[in-house]
Amino acid sequence: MTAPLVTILDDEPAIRTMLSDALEEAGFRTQAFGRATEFEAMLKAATPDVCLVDLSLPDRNGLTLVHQLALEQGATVIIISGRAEVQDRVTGLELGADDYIIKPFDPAEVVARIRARLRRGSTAPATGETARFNGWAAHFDRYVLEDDAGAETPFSHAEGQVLRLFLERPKRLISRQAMQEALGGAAGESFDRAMDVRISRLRTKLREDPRNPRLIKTIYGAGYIFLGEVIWS
Amino acid sequence: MTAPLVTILDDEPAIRTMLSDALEEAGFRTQAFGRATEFEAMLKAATPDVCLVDLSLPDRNGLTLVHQLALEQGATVIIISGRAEVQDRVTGLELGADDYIIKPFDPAEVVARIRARLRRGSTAPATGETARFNGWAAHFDRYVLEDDAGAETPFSHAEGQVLRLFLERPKRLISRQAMQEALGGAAGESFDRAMDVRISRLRTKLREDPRNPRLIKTIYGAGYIFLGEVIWS
DNA sequence: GCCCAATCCTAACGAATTGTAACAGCGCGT
DNA sequence: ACGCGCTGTTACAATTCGTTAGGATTGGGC
Repeated sequence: MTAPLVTILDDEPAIRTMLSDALEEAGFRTQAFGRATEFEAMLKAATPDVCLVDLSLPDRNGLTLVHQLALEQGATVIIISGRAEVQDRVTGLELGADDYIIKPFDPAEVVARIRARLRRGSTAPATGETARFNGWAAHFDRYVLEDDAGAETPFSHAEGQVLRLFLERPKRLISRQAMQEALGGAAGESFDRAMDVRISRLRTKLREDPRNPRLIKTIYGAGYIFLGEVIWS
Repeated sequence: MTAPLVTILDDEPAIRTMLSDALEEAGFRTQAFGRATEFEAMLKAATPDVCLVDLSLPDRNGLTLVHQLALEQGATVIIISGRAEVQDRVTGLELGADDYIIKPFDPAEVVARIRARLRRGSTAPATGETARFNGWAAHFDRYVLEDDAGAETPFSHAEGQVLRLFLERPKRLISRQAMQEALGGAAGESFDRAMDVRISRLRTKLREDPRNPRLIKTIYGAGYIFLGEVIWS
């Protein structure tokens, strides 16, 4: 029962990251593409549950692609477009799109609309993920951290956000700024220690040695890095 | 194969005629109502393929109705609303609506969106009168909760509403706002703690450990999530 | 090595949020 | 009228989590 896969096809990188961040936070798996050709290459390997498609693509007419997806693949297709005319929406929907969202949009609404589509399909509800790493198992559905002896420690929502961020990007530097944006959103400045405190609390629950943290390393002046062998299931 | 039946529920006569005209021109059968009570009387006789519902009704909280339609009847529900806030849309979709259209709208787009829904076909999530989950059986016809040893505990109507809401949407976050509105409560004011009390009483009957609830989890600042393997019969 | 400023950690505090016991009002059956 | 169960309200306890503040650590300059 893995998380549903949502693919994003948009030529603007900013939109791609905004969507994938919001969707992954909501518990979906995501893949983002900037060109239709790359996107089509992926289609041969995987079958996404939902496709988000921007109509203004550099290398293909978006509507043609939507039509193919909807009719030949039977995929759930949601158009994201800057064009606001009613006629555009009507043709998009008639060509097989399941929904039509206009830019600028709120990521929360996109998530809600995707869920509304998936609800009708047969696929199981979104959540239910577990990540295992270095003797630990993080159960994000139950908000529980389990050690190798089976003892369970609950973690809060805020701690879970940080933990999820680490587990999704292991062995990569995560800058403070990126973390702030991924979580609270409010671009707090340097006198905002909330992030430090969250990490501190998470370290305590992971029984890290303050002198020698093995999982969450601080990179002085840059950010944090999570060192763990993560397996999602 | 007769034409699909679309029902319209809106208190403004002008909107009702505009929608029915456009829909009948597009080949649908329509029935329009100005009050929720009349609408519900019709539901006992016929089963519409799509329900268009305005949220601002004179005699009922529209969202409560949407929730009943979507989950208990399995109908395809499209909300039509003058409220344009993103949060309103997210809540509406969370509560089971299939689409959310904002006034003022173009009838052609409504037709296109209805067609997009009908294309997918609508299968009801099939909820019955008994739900089994994690050693419990909830009998909604008898208002009784049965544990795995067969011992029975009665639950009240208010408790049943909350329990049903959880059992219909397991493993998904249910925001406080969504819950208040689904249960017909007035718009959630901050001094309205009735929801907390209901959940507290439900947790007691489910013999939850207050320190470590296994079925009904609180997500601080967000809402609740029900973690159970639910099977309706 | 030694000093210093920048950066980071974390205990402690407090505001916001949530849990729940106790109370009160209501409806209903007797 | 009386009792009883249901349900919302109130009041206070518990929890979460951001902020503060002081101490510890880091890295560069000497």
